[in-house]
Amino acid sequence: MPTSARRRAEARPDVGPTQRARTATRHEGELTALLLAVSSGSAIASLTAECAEPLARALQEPTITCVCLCLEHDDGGSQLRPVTERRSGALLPGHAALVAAVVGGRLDGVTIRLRPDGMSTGAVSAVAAALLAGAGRRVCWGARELLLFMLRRCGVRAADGFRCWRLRDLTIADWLLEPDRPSRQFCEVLSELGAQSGTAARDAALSRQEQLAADLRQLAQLDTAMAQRLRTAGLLALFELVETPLATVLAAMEAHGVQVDVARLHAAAAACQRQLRCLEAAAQRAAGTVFSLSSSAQLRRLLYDELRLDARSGVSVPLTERGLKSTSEQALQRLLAAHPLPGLVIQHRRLLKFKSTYVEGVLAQVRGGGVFPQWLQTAAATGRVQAAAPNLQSVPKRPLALTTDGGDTDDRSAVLARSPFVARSGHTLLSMDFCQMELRLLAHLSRDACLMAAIRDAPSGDIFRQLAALWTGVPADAIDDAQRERTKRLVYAAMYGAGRHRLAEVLQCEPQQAQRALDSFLAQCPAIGAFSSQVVAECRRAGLVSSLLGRRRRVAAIMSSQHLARSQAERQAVNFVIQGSAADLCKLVMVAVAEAAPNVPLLAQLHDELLWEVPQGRLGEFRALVERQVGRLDALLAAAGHRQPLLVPLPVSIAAGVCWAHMEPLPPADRA
DNA sequence: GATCTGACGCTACGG
DNA sequence: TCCGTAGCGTCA
Repeated sequence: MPTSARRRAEARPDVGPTQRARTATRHEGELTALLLAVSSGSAIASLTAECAEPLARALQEPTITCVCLCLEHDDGGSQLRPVTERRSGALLPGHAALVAAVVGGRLDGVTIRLRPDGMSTGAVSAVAAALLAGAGRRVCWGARELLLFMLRRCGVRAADGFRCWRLRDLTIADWLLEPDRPSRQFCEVLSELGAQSGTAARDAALSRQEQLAADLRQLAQLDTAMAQRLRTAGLLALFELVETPLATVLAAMEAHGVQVDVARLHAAAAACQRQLRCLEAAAQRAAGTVFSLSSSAQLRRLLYDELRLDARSGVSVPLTERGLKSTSEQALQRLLAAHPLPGLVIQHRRLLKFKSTYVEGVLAQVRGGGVFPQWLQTAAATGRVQAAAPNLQSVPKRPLALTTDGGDTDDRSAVLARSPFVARSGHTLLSMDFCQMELRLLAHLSRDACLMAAIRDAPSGDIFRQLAALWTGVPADAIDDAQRERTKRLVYAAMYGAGRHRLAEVLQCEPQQAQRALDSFLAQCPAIGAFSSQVVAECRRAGLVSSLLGRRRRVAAIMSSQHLARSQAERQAVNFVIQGSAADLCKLVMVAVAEAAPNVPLLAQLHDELLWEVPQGRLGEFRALVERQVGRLDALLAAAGHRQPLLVPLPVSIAAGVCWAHMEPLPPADRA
């Protein structure tokens, strides 16, 4: 049937029953022919439009136990056996086709290739949807790429998938087992399991097609082995109930992208360029020589060898890791009084970073009026999601602070890095922020009475002011912003085991004073110290630490005889428990909201903050939905295997706006 | 002589 | 001698 006629037939729901039966019978015949052609088991059947319908039906048969999926690259390699080595910066091969191997049922042993080009979109999406959801496990190696191919090329919709796709990505399983290890190839993991088939001689005798079909079968076996390992490690629920559905949420996020105001970016680039030239000229005048402002080596020579600013003004500057005098902002701050140059360098650096990363860096990634950041699930050992190209998680929240001259006021948009990111027309951005998530988790995990009291007495969320009040004996509303900020820094630094020198730096005071503050903090909240010791002791015993949902990280250096390595490992261990648990909670909410409101796209995850794009008429309704899901966090935790309810509330703040730089808090729903 | 690469220093983000 | 990241520019 010609494609156009076929599309017409599909679009007409009122075809008579007799005709439908006749067509179906003919198609079943075509499927049978296809299956016969590949009955040898090692061949791959290229799917034709005629087979699509019966195949999609056959894939729903309950006797199917497993479908293994993988992308075939256009260079002949595949996700399971890449041909070109992946190096940073190198172009990845394109994707040519989806290949699926079926285990069990009538299609047992069959391997099918789906090429979306040259087939009607209806046929492609029907098969693709059936491949993603149906009876039996769905297993793959690299869900992100696979799902993006499905979403972008095969016409499947993420909204249909949040509740029913469960693509078991074994790269995620491998990462969960060993989150610090660099990601591995399929073949490496396979050979670790002692896969018998891995003999090079036999592999070499196989054609590429046969190899791919064989690899897909190995994938099914690997899934069984990995599931066993995950179960033993207590990671199976996290894998199946959190990370697996999350992969779909992240892929949908990447496919959807974020709209960008390109004109605003261009204007900002020009404004930055002008300002940079001024700073450069001023710096060269001040230095009395021509040099590259962005070269730390040149700057080091100039500041410390030629101008000798540190020696002349009698200040000591911090050293770099390799023992050279640093030119970091912290070092330059100390030289401000001695010479105009350091101040100019600071301004120049800030502006250059802003322009190259957040203006031109973003501009270079714009495709069709938007950016499509990658959301990487297995990049961080703590379980956090990571973003790249562009990294929306590092776009500054605060305006760029330039103190040189007044600057014209219409350059103001140029200094807000989030202002080019906007909602699509007819939509509004809605953000949800957990309030002091890690601090509250520390309170929960340590059950520290002092911390929990501060949280209980600060329902508005300003715990740091409350804590400062508690310690000083001054009423909370008499604590000024500086004191609050000091408390916040003290708490976070102390939480993760900062020494008195580091803390002195953070608080900008003398080490002795820092030590006193630290001692008094730990004395007020003794359970925090006890919690840290308990984490460290448990880590020494088991060699690893775990988060709320059982996410784990091995910390080998905890047993090191070297004090430096060991104490670093101890801090890492404590940090992981809290950061990893925070990641667990945020992921739970991401998945729950996606399942409850599949048609509202999530745009970004900024660790403790989520950003959605909501149709304007649905703002109130969606906001209530988000709050409802956050409100049932205990139930979500329980469903994922953590029975104990949280001992502290986890409030969120919600804001909305058309532009990411200008989000206005939404008043609580009951007053809206 | 023009690229390419990895290590380094620095600055953003999140807690 | 708080933790975890991405990304840019320089330099050998």
